[in-house]
Amino acid sequence: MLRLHDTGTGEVRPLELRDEGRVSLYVCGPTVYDTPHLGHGRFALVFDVLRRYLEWRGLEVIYVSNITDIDDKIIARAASEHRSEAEVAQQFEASWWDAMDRLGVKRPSHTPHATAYVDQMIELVSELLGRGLAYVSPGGVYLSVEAVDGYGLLGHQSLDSLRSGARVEPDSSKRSPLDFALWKAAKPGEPSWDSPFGPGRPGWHTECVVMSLGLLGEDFDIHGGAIDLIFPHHENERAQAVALGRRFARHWVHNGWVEVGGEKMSKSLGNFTSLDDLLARTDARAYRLLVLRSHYRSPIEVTPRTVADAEEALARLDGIARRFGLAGGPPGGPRPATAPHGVSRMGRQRPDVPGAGTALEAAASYVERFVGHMDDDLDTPGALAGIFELARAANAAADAGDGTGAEILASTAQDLCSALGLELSPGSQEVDALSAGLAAERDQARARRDFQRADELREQLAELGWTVEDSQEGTRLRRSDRPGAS
RNA sequence: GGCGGCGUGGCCGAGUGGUUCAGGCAGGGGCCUGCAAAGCCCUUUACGGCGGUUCGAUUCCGCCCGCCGCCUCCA
Repeated sequence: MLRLHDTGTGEVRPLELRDEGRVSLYVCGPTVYDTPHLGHGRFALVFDVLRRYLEWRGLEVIYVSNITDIDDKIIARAASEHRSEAEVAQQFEASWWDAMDRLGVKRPSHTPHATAYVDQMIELVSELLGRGLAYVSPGGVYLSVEAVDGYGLLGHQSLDSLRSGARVEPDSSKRSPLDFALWKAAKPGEPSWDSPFGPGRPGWHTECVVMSLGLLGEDFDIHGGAIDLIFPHHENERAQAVALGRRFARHWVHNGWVEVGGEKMSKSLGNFTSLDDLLARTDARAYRLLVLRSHYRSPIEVTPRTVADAEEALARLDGIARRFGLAGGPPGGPRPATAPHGVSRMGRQRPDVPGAGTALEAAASYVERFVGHMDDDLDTPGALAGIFELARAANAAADAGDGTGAEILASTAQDLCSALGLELSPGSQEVDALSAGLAAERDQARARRDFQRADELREQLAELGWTVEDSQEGTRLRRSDRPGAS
C-alpha cells in the first residue's frame, strides 16, 4: 500500500483509507485573482500525479479542489480595475482551467466555489458561536484558537511559540493575536452577504472546511496543498473542524515550491513566471517531467537550463513512442484501449507469443520496481529512472532484432508513463505537401546514390523545421523546433 | 526568538552504514549509417567543514559554515 509523508505526524506512514478501494482527496485550489504561475502548476501536477497513480492502481479517487472566488485580492483587483469581483474571478478561473488543460491536469471530480457555499459557512460559524468557541467583535467573527485542542499540530508549534512569534495588528478587535476571522464584517463598497452576525463575507479558512466535509464527508483520507498552506491555512481549517467536534483529514500532504535562484517563487517577490509564458515556449509535458524529476516535497528550480534538460529527456521517451508506433492519447484524455495495464493483463494478452517470456519477466520486474518507488512516498525520480531504463531496454531489444520483446518493454514504459500522466507522443504526424515532396525526392536521390542531392534536400528540410531520419521506410521527418519557438 | 528544510560529480537530481551502478542532460571514445539523425555499448568528474560513534560513514550523532522557508496574504 501507498506510504505517504503526513505533515501531522511528520513521518512517512501508510495511507489507511476510510473506505476500502476508494480515496477521498481534497486539495486547496487557487484564489482566482491573477494568472497562475509555475508554483500553481506544480501543486496541480503533483496532486494530479497522486490521483492518476491511485487510479492506475485501481482505486477510485474522489478528488475535490476548490476555487476561491471571493477574497481580499479579488476585491482589490476589481476595485482598481473598476469592475465587479465576479468578473475578475470568472476571468482568472477561465485562465486557470485553460492552463490546467494545457498541462494535462485531469479535472477534479468536484470544483466547488466559495461563493456557492456561503450559506453553509454561515451555518458553520453559527455553530461555533453556539459552542462558545467563537466570538463576535467589530471586525467580524473570530475563532478562539486557544480553546482548540492541539492547535499548532500541523505547524509543529506550541501555542506559546506561536504567540511569541505573532505580529500584533494595531487595530485588531481580536482577543488573541492568533485568533482568525471566520466571518469578516462588510466594509463599504465590498461585496457582502447577510448573516445573523451582520453583513460580511466568509474568512478564507472556512470554505475549505465546509466544502471538504460537505463533499467528502468526515474523516476523509487526504488533505493536500502546497507547503506554505500549512500555517495558517490548514492549521486553521483543522482548528474549525476540531472545534466542531468533527473528524477531519486523516493524512496531510504538502508539496514543496518552485524556486528561482534559491528563493521561493511568489507574487510578492515578483520573481514569478506565469504558466502561460512557460507553455508558450515549452511542451507542457516537459514541465510535468521537470516536476516529476524531483521529489514532490523538495524545492525545484525552474530555469532555462532545467527546462531544456527536461525537454531533452522527454525527447528520449518520445523516441520510443516514435520507434514503436505507440500512439499517445491527448493529455488528460482516455488511455488508449490497447495500452496494457500492468503486466498481468499483458501476459494475458500475449500468452502465445514465442520469445515474449523474457521480456514479460523483465517488464514485470520494472513494473514492480516502479510501484515500489511510487508507494514509497511518491518517489517519482526513482520511478522515472526505471522508466528510462525500460526505454533503453526496449531500444536495445529492438537493436538486437527482438521486435516482440522490444514492443512489450516499450508499451510497458508507456503504461508507466501514463500512470504519471505523461502521454508519450510520436511527434508531429502532419507533414505538409512541400515537405513531403522534398522527402520523396530525397528518397529518389538516395536510391540512385546521389548523396549530394540528398544532403541538399536534408538542408532544405532542416530550414523548414524538420529533422531528417533515415529508416527502412525511407526518409522520416520529425519536427526539430519546439512549439511556439520562432 | 520559535519551528522546519537544504548543501551530492560539468549541470539537474535520487539514494544508501561497506563490494558494481540511481536516472536525465552535457563531454569523450566506439558500433551502426553514404554522411547524418535516432539507437546501442564503453567512459571521465561526488557526496559543505570539523569532530565523534563504528572494523568501516556521503549515509548515524554533535558542532560549525553557507543558503532557504514558515511563524502576515501566499500554491
